[in-house]
Amino acid sequence: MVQKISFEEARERLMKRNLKATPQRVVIYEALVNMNNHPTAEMIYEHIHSNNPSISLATVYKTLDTFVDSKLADKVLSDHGVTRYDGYTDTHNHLYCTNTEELIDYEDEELVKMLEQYFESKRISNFKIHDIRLQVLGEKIDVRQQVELSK
Amino acid sequence: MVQKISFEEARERLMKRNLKATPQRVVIYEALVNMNNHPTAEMIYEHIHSNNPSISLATVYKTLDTFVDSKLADKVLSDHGVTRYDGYTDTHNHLYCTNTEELIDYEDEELVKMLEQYFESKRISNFKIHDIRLQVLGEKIDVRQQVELSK
DNA sequence: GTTAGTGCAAACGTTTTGCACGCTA
DNA sequence: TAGCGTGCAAAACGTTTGCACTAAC
Repeated sequence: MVQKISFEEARERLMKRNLKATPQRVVIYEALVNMNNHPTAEMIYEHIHSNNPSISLATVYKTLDTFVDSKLADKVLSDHGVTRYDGYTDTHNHLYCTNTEELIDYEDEELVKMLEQYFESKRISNFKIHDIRLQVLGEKIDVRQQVELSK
Repeated sequence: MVQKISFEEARERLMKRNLKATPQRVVIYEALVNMNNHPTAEMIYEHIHSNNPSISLATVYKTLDTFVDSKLADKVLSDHGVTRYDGYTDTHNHLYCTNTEELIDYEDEELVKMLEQYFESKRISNFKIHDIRLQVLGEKIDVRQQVELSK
């Protein structure tokens, strides 16, 4: 599960990956993790802008690229032509709500293992697997709708 | 498996979906299906341009949108900021080669069923599933490389 | 001090738009 | 012939770039 992190914790994680802990990076990483909604670069920029008016959007983009290279973040489902980032890099999958464009972490070790085992047993010829990504597309049903449906 | 289609077959499929069978649409649809490499709009435009110089790129985009709406095509993995289209709409998954950017159809009924059953049994609360998409990221290993590796 | 990171503005590539015209059913 | 589809050029959008400046180690 994702936990909110402090400025200090963000700083430490950057240094652990041998990244210079510039204030910009720390702020951007902290935002990415704490927003916890798979934000776009623009969303992160907006989020930090009032407290950090001098951090440019270009820096947000460059920094997110750096994080992806350093395995501090992943790019995730980019339907709609916008790249979204995930600061939670443990192997997991996503539910994507086609109504709200919400991306919901779907953590299920059983599923991850099932897929790994499946492809191990299949031994696809001529293809070396690096990563298995699964997205479940659908729609979030809120409680009121559920009550409505069960009538 | 994907089979090459004729102009006539393309025409018929459009009409079956209640789409006006304009020459542009027929040509674009025929190209999408017969190219069979999950092309971008631009790739389709290039492919048809010499024989159909008057069909504009904007029309290719609009037409592909129409196909997606009418379930004649799917948008698929759009890493790298370019949308790719798939004219083969039967449920299947993809292998994505991170070296060549090739998208390879991975047809495996067993896998599709396994996933369907898995999520049926899980009954994720508050979420109505429309579609389960799986991409396997990795790299194609060509025969020479394989020989190299097995030495 | 050296190297890597930042901010700016301009450029880029992809996709969408508005509108006049053309063609399909 | 009514209404949808098309072509064009321009605009919009997300993202990247080059470069001079700055700051972290």
